[in-house]
Amino acid sequence: MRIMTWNVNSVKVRAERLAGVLERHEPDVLCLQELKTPELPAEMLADLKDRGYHAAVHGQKTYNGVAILSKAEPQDVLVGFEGIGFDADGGDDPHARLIGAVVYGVRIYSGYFPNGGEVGSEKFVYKLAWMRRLRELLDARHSADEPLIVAGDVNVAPFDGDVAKPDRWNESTHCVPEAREGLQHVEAFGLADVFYQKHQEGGVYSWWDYRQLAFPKGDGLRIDIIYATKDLAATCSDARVDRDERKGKQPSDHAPVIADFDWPAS
DNA sequence: ATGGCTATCCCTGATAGA
Repeated sequence: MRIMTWNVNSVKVRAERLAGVLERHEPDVLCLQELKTPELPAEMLADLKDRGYHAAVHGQKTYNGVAILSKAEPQDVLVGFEGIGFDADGGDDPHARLIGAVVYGVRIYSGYFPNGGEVGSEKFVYKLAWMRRLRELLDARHSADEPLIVAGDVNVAPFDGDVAKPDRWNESTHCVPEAREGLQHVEAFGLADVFYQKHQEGGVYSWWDYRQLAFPKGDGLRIDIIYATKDLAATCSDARVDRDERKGKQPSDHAPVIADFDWPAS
């Protein structure tokens, strides 16, 4: 089974690049974030169908929006924090940041973790609360013994080695200890960062700011992650970043992350 | 060239991103 995650930063603008990514990598599952639209366009859905992909979508106008594309039909689709609620009143997350589905017998979540704005801001409080709530969702719905994947833009660079220019970023909402601890708490459900398993030396990134020539200057962060429960993670044969996807005309600011598992996609 | 932000909408300015 090949699974990918990619923050497309507007799925409409990235329609041609999406087709290219599917052709180049032929993933069994592709988790998308930042659709920035309530639904996938009809012509995109038709194209996906022609390519043999189903889509489970939790979209939103302008902001956020997540999806799971899969060669097998997604089963038991879960949208947002449905069933357990997000806030104290039991209401759901006002942002479309999470969708889950079972594919090939694996429970898969595509997540777009909150950015967090400035450290200490209301958005930062929401970011930390969101990660805590995600852990509670995993505890409520799942066991670390089952095959499960959480993939997406986690908006946290877990380690110093995931930051090209630490002096520029260490005080940011992606790197401060509170943010890293929040992500570690999600991981402590029983997940393994499958890219990190293969590349603990660091120095590989998945996001580069559009501004200030960040990409050609190599000023990147690794904030797009594929987590798997331990037994499933142990079957991961390869994990990589498609850095080339960040090049050329009208790229997303994120590159796709790919992981291969010795797990039957049938 | 890997290139000087980008995408969206209440669209010519504000908001959000990370």
